[in-house]
Amino acid sequence: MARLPVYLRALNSLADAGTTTCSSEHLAGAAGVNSAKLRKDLSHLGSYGTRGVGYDVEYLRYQIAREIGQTHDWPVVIVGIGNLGHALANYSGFSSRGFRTVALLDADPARTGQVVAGTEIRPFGDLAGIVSEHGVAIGVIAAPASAAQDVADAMVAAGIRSILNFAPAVLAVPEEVDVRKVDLSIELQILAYHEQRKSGLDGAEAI
Amino acid sequence: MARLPVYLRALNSLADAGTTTCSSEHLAGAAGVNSAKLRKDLSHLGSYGTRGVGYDVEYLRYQIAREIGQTHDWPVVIVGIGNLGHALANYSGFSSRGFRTVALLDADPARTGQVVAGTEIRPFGDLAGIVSEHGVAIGVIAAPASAAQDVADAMVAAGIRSILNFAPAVLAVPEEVDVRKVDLSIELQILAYHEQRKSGLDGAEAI
DNA sequence: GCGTGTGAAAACCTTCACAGCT
DNA sequence: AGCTGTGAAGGTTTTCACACGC
Repeated sequence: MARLPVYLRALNSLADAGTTTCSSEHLAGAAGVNSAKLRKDLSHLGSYGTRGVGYDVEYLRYQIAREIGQTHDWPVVIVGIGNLGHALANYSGFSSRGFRTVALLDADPARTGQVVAGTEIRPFGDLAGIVSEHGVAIGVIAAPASAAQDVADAMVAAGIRSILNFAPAVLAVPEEVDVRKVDLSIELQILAYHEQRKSGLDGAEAI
Repeated sequence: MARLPVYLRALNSLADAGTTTCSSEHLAGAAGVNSAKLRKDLSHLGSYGTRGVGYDVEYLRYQIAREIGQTHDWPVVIVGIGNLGHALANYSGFSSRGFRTVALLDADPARTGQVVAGTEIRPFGDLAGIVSEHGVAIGVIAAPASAAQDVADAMVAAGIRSILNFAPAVLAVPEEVDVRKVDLSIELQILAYHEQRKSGLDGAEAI
């Protein structure tokens, strides 16, 4: 369920604030969802709450972390160390959530050897070796759209089965490979769409 | 509808490849969705296709661009020029899709004055002035989670009605303000969740 | 009394399948 | 013949509302 990480994050802030017990209402507020939905979601994992009382923050936190695999350390490679790859390599949210960036790769020879976030950029050709050496299961594509399919193919060939794709391209991959796409400009476009609706539509009506 | 920008991007690649007419099947393939869904979505905008023939790429492209407001130029401000803000400021996908970054703001005095992507970083306090001067309707928050709510409050006070939030925080804003959240690490966590499912779950079952 | 867990209802989204136009 | 536009079917998610346990 795609909302579990959000709940986990909300639980973490509650725990940091010293809260030890919370109601579904309270947690739902912190996570930005409605409380019935939260209870349905949690009931799907098991009965971790106490009727009349609520949820134990620490206990629930552990249960969700286990459910979504945050007890592991997931080795990750990032391919394409341009602006975005740079930002991702430095992004603390990855390391603090059980993701370890084991390698940064780039096809551009001018970039290999540079050190970013304490890791040296290596040539793209090293991918297969790194994947098998570290048991990498997740790859991040931050390369330009034109290169994205090649990168994905190489990742699949190297044995990666989960890909997070930041390139604005639709990837063709085998059935068993999971791809999630994040497109920064699409989010902005969606906002612009709503914005246009709000401020008197300019000729966009259908008759 | 959140898929229109995807269709538009697919149409652009088709146009670049010299295609002048396409079937729903063809376009759906390029956009990574199924053709019935694509036809439903497009039929919601109007009848822009021709039965027995398909869609005219250029015409449909214009219709979608108009629908989602890509005929405008949307002035945007980015607040928080750390690694991510840096990457966003340099991201070509914004400018090429009708978004013009009119200002980069950061609360840290050490950063103000630096030039990123050809734009000088200005102090956060300049926000209100910039918003009214350029008629900014969309704000991007790339600040740390702890500052996100303050930034959002200032944006709302300055008159911004649409916010793209990259900080891992739930924002409280007035009803009429639109917030979209992008959380880079949540996407990775979702992949890790599926990955764990695939490779024999480790003690995560109920009972 | 309070708040979880959960059937049942409602809303929503996707897919099917075909009538109707070119 | 071929492909769009769309009602109807099917599936999934969200919400409601309340029985049950603390």
